[in-house]
Amino acid sequence: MPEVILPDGSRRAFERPVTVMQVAESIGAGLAKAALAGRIDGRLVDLSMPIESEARVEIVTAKDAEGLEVLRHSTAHLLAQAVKALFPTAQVTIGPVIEDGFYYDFSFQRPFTPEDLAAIEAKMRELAAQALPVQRRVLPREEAIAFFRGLGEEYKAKIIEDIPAAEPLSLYAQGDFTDLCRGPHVPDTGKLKAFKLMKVAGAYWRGDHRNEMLQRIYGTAWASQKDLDAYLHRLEEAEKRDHRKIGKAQDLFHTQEEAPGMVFWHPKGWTVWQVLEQHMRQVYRENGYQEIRCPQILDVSLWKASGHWDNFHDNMFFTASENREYAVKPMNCPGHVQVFKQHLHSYRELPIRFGEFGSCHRNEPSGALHGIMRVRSFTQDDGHIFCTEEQIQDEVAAFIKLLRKVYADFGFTDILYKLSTRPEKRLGSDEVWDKAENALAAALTSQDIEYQLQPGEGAFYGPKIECVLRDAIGRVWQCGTVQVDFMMPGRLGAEYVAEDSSRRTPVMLHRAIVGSFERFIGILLEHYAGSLPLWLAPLQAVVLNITDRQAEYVREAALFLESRGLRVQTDLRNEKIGYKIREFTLQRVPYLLVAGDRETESGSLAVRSRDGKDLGVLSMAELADKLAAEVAGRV
RNA sequence: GCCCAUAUAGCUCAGUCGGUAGAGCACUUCCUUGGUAAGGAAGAGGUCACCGGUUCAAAUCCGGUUAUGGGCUCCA
Repeated sequence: MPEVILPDGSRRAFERPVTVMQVAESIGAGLAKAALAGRIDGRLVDLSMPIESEARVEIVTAKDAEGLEVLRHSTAHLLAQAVKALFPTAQVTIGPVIEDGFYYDFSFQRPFTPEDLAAIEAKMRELAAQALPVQRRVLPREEAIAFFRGLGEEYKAKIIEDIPAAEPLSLYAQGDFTDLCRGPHVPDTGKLKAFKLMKVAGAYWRGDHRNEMLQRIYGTAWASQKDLDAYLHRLEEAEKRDHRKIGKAQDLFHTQEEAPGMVFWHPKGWTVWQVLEQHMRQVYRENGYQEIRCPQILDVSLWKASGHWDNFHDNMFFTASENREYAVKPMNCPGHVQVFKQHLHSYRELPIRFGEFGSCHRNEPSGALHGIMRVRSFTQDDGHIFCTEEQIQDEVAAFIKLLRKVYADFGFTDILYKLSTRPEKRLGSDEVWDKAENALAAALTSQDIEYQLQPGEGAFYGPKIECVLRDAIGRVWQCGTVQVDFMMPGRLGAEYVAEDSSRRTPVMLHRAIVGSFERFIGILLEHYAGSLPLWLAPLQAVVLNITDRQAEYVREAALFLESRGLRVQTDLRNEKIGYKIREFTLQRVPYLLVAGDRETESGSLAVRSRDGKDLGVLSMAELADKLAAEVAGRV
């Protein structure tokens, strides 16, 4: 007879086999009502799953992360049921749970419209209100294939054919709709209340661009209406900090039709860029890098030698002149190798570190472009370290340490690391790969860093570490990277003289911290929602007069602050002070400095911050010191 | 590159049934010289993304192109 052990360690004995639901009922009516699924000995199951012997049992509700997933998965089924009810000729494919929601892909003769979406959502609510029981059954493979073929669901039949023969096939039915699914699911559709369909999009069958384009419907589902509303509110807030909006509102940059994927930087945006670049230049200088600069276009022969011509020809820009064909550089490394090759280097000189603010052009597919985050013309803080195999670990460890410091300077402290190891198609011996992967892993471990392993995700020329930062609203951005390259130095003929006077090929480490300036500035704008910290703010303070009487004093004050290294502007327009305050607050200028007759007389300024705080009246010198200290502190 | 949507004044957006274009903000001029998130008045400003078609007539309907947005694929 079953005896269940609950999470608190208590035991309950039953006289005959019970379902998970009955266990929940035995604990309390409230729990039974909230129950969505269960766990038997840690395995997620339906509430209808019988328990026949001793087992650890947990009741899963929407408060449980997995419970929420069950809820979302069941909502995806509800969506499919509604689509089949309204559009019987649509075929179902897959409908997985994703972050914050779910999607379902359909094969249908035409795209779904926003009106369709509204109708489908209404149908879903109708079906949910009916509280249709969701029932699981298991079918033998051939029967399942025949079942879906009989329904005209060719995609489902194909999916089953790809499932390993040993696995049992479970089907879930609700009303007249049946779907192949591993489950588990909620006991009835009445549990599905807080959901919303978000958008329609095209998506390739099995994620392969050579396949048919399916119609994907995205939706979101939550434990309660309150959670759903909070999620929608979060989306609105995220939209407000969109770097494209901020870039326009603060007059930082623009793009236009004649240069798709390329950025026109306006004075204020370029100021941010310059601050960023000067900071990174100092990072180079203080950490053993020599800054260099290489040509923007190079003869195609070099790109054929490097392998880029073969691998990335379609994504490169070319230009020809006087019988010579050039490629606009898509990467900086071949250039750096040329600089390395200008001397015969001794092993004693290694590691040699070159850094460049390298402008690259890549002809990205039109659909990949996104604001200034994904562009065709971008600038990397690109560094290449030429070293021996033995030096990899120390160099990588030093790089990671540096990267963390730089990210902290910009206000990012939550960093994730991913180690990508040898792919199937690769160059170099297993022995060399062992060495390189171990060196990368050891470098991370030496910095007490936990990392995620991505087997097979490395580049064909070597393994890499990807550094991903998390922003203020929890989104993640991959910026930094360090990659081991066994291939390019050899292909381009770089070598050094070893201790035994033999010629050896150095290892090259590719590394970047901010990644691309364009993208990083976009990330900063979104992270800070446009309120860049003082040291990065393009305009750090404005000095405002109240009447014309203070005009001369305002000019003097601005000159004084400028002489102390601050980026300051005056606003002497014939407008009321409230008008000016509003305008520069919306522009997110960190400090608004007001001079009326009182301040003019005492040689001071009334200080207000962009978040509306009154910081009192300070003498000009006090103010300059305060701002200088804040700039130096960076945050 | 693929699917869908969008493109109107410097910006944000209206524009009904096809009948020849509108608001707010910004801008210019004038009045106003004021104490911390929009003072008042007047004025100027548009080849309705581009190319073609249908029509007596196109911002509006149709086709194409380009760009942008949301996805998919890609991201050395």
